[in-house]
Amino acid sequence: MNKPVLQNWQSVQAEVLRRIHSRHWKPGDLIPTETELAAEFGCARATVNRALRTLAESGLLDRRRKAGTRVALQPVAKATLDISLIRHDVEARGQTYGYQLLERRMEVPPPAVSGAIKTASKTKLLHLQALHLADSSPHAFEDRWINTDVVPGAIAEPFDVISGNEWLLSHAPYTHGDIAFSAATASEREATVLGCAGMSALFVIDRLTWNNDGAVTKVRLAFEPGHRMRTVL
Amino acid sequence: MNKPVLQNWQSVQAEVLRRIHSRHWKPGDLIPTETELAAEFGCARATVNRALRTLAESGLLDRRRKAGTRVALQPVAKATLDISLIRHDVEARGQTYGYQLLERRMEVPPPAVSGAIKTASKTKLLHLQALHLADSSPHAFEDRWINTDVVPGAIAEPFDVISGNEWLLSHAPYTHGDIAFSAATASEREATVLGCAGMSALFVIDRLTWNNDGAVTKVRLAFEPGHRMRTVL
DNA sequence: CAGTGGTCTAGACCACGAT
DNA sequence: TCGTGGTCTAGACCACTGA
Repeated sequence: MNKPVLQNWQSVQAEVLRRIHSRHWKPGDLIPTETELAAEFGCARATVNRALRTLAESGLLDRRRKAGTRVALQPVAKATLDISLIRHDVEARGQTYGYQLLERRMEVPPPAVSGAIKTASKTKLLHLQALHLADSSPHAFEDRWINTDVVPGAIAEPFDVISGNEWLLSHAPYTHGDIAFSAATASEREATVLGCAGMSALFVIDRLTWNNDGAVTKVRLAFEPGHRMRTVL
Repeated sequence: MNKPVLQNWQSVQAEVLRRIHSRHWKPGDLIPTETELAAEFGCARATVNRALRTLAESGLLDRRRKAGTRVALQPVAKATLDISLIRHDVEARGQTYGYQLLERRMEVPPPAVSGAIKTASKTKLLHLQALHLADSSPHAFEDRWINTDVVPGAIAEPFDVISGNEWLLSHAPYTHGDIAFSAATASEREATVLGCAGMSALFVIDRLTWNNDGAVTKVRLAFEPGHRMRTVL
């Protein structure tokens, strides 16, 4: 009986994963306690805890005090998307990034926007429209509203060379936000600006971010036809 | 000088977050070492480590041995998407889930599929097409190829009441996979099955999963027009 | 009530990597 | 080289929750 001593949490995690994938521990099964596993592996309980806690965070295990640790019945796949700056995305693909401001004006937003940002319906907000380019061809169309009550500094920024996202990140970082992904048919303006056919299907990201003072910005990004957002499971 | 003793990693993390958001520590700044913070907060270094490590995993801090810990210049937003079963999604919205198998046959896949699954180009695979319903109306169209070399048990499964995803989760769990999100115009078949206009923009998920024996399945999910996938930042 | 996971501590050693 | 984060240990106490 060989007892390979597992002394770091990664190897403990790998062994636990091996037992799950080999169906030695099946979905729904109760697995040994941390103390038992620590004894078996010859390591401290804290090491086992780190291994199991990480697996629980990724959805593969269900842990409850007193009830113990079970292999998840239906592992909810958690895909982590890195929402980076469009500039970084483009440059990471080896293309040259370009930016072009199309519109910049203070105006009263449509009800959908003022409702989301929760300003009085007649309050003017800073409205930006811009185009992100990859190798000189249109990559994404950005339509952004900035809450100048929360970010007064934006009024003085022309946004002609730096995008709204990059400026906001360094001048008014958000504390939290929500994001939605969807598909939409290109509007006439989007088709014109992106240089695509009128009814093309566009991948769209809508984002609304907040800091401690309130809503910072609402942005809609419509990507060129064919754009894919990838990640691993 | 009050020194509120912070004794758990969540409160240490909250204090660090407060200093970042209040711009006491600005993007790019080097923050004190774990040892210094532990002394300041009156807790063990391991507690500070857990707080800072978690923040680094979420992209808000950059940590490097010897170089120390810095506030991230451009916090890469990490959005975690829970890719759950469509059935759970539908039921979570309070709708009734339905499933309908449209096609099930062994056939030679198109080159794109055999290339991704890495089988010989003439190998037949199990091809499923199915419809997921929410409150009796079409919700998503599933087009799936299953590698019967890796999952021979699938040949005997009719898939008439249980979806490919649910069957595979309990009979051939994957160890890893990749996933891509995009937008596509509805094909004629998709428009017919989903009951939408011919050129509608559909939100599409493509997924390819593997276990230790090779590629398990390749699936494309096309959602009804207007479908959104949300999460928080 | 008692078992299990969640966390903290104080100390130790190690690995990486900036200088 | 040597400072910093990464991790392990052994022990302790606590919080939650099932029985």
